[in-house]
Amino acid sequence: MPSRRHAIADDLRHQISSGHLKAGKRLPSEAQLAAHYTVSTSTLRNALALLQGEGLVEKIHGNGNFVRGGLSRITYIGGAAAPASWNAFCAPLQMTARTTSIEASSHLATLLNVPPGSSLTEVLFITHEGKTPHGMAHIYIPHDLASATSLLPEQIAVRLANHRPPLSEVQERVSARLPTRQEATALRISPSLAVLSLARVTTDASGRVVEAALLVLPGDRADALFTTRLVTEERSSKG
Amino acid sequence: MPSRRHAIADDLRHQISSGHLKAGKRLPSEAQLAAHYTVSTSTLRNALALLQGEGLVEKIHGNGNFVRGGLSRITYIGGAAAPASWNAFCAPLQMTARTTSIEASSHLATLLNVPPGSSLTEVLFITHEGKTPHGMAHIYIPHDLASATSLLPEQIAVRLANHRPPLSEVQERVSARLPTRQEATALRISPSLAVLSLARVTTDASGRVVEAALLVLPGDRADALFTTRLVTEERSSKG
DNA sequence: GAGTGGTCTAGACCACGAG
DNA sequence: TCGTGGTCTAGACCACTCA
Repeated sequence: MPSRRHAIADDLRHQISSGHLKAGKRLPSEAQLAAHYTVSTSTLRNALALLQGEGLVEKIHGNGNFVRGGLSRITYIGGAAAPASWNAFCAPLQMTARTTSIEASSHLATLLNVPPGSSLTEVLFITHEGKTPHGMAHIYIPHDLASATSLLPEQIAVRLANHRPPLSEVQERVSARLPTRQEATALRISPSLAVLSLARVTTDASGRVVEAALLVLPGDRADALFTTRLVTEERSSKG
Repeated sequence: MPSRRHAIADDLRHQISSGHLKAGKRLPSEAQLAAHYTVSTSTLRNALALLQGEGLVEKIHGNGNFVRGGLSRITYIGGAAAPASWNAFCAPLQMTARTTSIEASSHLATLLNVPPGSSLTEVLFITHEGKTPHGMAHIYIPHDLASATSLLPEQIAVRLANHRPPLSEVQERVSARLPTRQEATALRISPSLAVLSLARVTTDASGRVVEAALLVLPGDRADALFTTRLVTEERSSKG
């Protein structure tokens, strides 16, 4: 038994995929659509919510519902490249950054394995493709490893690459959840659209955490790729 | 300006975390809660939807809303252990499995790098903790590498470990999305709760894909962990 | 200011689950 | 059967965007 909203969502989905509704175009207003399908506005909004959850439609308050499309996929590359992996995450994109000094909350203290209240440098990045936000990153670095001046990701990567005890391990924890209200606003996505959340901790040979990064990527167009080469019995140093 | 539903959700969330509402207990009916907060049932339901999205509350149609809790977290271990990594994913859990023979659809053909229409063996697992489903896995193996008889994950792992050209690479693609209606039903989660979706492709030294696995894990209690040891002398110049 | 989406209401009717 | 949640309605009022 397909409910009313699913039937409407299916119809609109077809119109989008068949090209009757083109990417970037504004849909008729919700009132007009509700009249066209002879449903109440609430029902129609529920139908649109399904399409938002799939990332097919973007709502803009006070303006309209727009067909999304043509957005390039974001692929976060995990693993060896990770500490410097601003690769696809911020490759051809604009970016805004903000650097502040904070004290470690208990959560951050655990993550970075430092005493609560330690001085940390926090860097917040938001990367954009055109006007569309593509991702958010909070980076935390022990204060003595970061200058107080503003840090760009390339600078962080260089610092890490030249770190005295060489880096030894990168641990990445990936989870799926709904965005917080702030994240939904910052990424301009619907609160009902899942985000991919990555927590990356980089450790040097002495066991010290030199960087923790919390990344949030919109689920409709982002994924993370991890490639593992399996060593047989022969030690191959090929990269 | 917190909206009404957020205020209600916050209040209920507090009551849950503070122990006034205990795990497994049924909440008052939606009508009673609506009366208590002096809001309409729709608004109250919206508040509950927020908690469902966080995995704090489980709705059961015709029965009530229940506080979830005490569910153990699922950690999928990626990387080297992956091909055999039924570790935590199905470790102390019950499991149901179903094996069928299918022909490769275009999507699967791409994933497995075989001609469309090739014979594949499909294995569907659902793992449970008690009555609660914990994860779904679709595994696809070229038909000539799998016997037609039913396969359990341990058997698959053994087969892969003894594969003639040794395994050389595991590639895992992780994404976050909302579940399909079938997935939501099978995992007994709300359609508004994000799932973690993993596509794992295992390749042997000859470049042949020997296994593809599509895993779906509930976002509220699952995450994936990837640990990468960095080789010292090798310094990747840039991303 | 005109038009858009956002929130909320009060209530009807349907579908499911347990006794 | 009865109480639960699920879907939907018709409409009020608020908040935002853009001309």
